[in-house]
Amino acid sequence: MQDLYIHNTLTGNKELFKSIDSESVTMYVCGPTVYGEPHLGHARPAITFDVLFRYLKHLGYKVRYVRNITDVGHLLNDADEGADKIGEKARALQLEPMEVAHFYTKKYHESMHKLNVENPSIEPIASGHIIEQIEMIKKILDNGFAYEVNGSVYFDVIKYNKTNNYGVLSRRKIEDLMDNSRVLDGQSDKKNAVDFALWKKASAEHIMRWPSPWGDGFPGWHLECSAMSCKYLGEEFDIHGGGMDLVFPHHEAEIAQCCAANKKPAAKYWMHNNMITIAGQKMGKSLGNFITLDEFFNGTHEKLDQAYHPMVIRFFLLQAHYRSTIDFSNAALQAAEKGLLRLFNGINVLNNLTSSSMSSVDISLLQSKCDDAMNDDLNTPIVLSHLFDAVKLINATYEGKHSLSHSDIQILKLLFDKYVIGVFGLYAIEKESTNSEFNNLMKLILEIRSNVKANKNWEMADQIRDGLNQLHIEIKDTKDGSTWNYKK
RNA sequence: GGUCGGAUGGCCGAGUGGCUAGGCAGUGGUCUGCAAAACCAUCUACACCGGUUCGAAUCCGGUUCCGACCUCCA
Repeated sequence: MQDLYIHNTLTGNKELFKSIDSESVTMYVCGPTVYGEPHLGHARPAITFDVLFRYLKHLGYKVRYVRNITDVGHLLNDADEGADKIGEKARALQLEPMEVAHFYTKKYHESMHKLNVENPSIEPIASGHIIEQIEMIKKILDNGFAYEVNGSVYFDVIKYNKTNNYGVLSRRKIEDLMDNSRVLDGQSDKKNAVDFALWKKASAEHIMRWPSPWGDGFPGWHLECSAMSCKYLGEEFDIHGGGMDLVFPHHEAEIAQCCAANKKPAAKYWMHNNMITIAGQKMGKSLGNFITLDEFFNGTHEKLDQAYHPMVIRFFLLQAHYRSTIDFSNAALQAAEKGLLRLFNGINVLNNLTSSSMSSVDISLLQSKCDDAMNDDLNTPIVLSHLFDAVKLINATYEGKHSLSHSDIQILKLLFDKYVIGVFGLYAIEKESTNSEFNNLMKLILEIRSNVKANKNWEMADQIRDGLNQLHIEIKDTKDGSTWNYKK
């Protein structure tokens, strides 16, 4: 097994990855709250950890990957009177909360499928694990790290911090947190502003509610991930992932809950992908500047010059390291689109390359260079740079400037297959129509034009080309005949 | 305000002390009836001011600017 190094937020360092069980890996990633359209921000963790999931399997691990769906409404704000997001949406649309959750879960799945994100091994749903969450609260209460007030249960952060470190993950000091926490005008039942809810009493109007030992209510903001990761991966597992915005308070609270209940901080390695920005500013629901994935796929947002294929989005994200912010723009996405086409064109050329008796270039280090980059905290942009170097070499070989032996060609094919298809999960953008009648028609037109060209009737040939151009169909004359594409 | 991160060529984006990724755009060329596409070649960098060093985009100090978290967020 190769040595894989990953950045661990818990220690702030790049560390050699060693799974608890030498043959398998357990991984939990925070999934979406399903009360809105999936957007570009959802694509980043999904793709980052999809690549990790695929890579770990490539390395030979058996991987159990859990990614949750949150369909329990979290409160809009910290005040006791708050409403939950799914409940609000349901009320606005006059639907059952479950209708809202189900609708957006389906949308999320459709978008993930288009992005070629593999299904996780288990995709648990928060509302299906109320019992587990209640049991966990009981444990935390029994261990003395929570208290009940008026039908709600709160985590006692101050008490917890006396024997544990609240702030291990986000490197915050509890004194700073207390200084900076909002004062809630006496609305809260909490002993301290830094405490957080494990169970909230449901007000009369609150639609999403479940019975509990403390009365009708709903689970707190951070509890579901602790309960579900524990249920499916155990009290200790290997990797916990999510967006950087979840480090505090969400993941910090998870660690506190798990330590309070099980005396174990859940995961060994905490990994966080960075945010996507638009014009340098974070894209987020609260900022109202997010673009949904459907809008990208269809080109229907005012900020978009064109539609972008899901593979372009995927490739665009892989061109940046997952821990860097990545700035969205049409120019950047169009550059990614062309780069992706170049990459697959290279694969196409490779598959049609004629082998020579021996190679004029040394490709022996290429594989290890890619592996090294990948093992260095999943440096996908570096892997891509090596693959583009290989594309250059492949094209030069096609032009006759280099030669490649049969075995070297096989090595290259395996390399591209492994990384581009297997680990990065990319596939070629199919630009031709799936309508076979139309394809046959186009074939006929191109045949006629090719006859016209053979007779050197350039005027007619150009007329056909220009006419098709007006219909947004682009003709390319190559050595081996003409092909067509839809124009963007 | 507190904590943390960033500033790389026209754009995106790697890179932690010398060998100066990669993609896109630009420019020149090959190919082509022409064009497009494709391919090849190639220019432009390391926010600012000091310091350490034989040598710094990379280390240290300071300055400016930007962002993230501290409230739901991927």
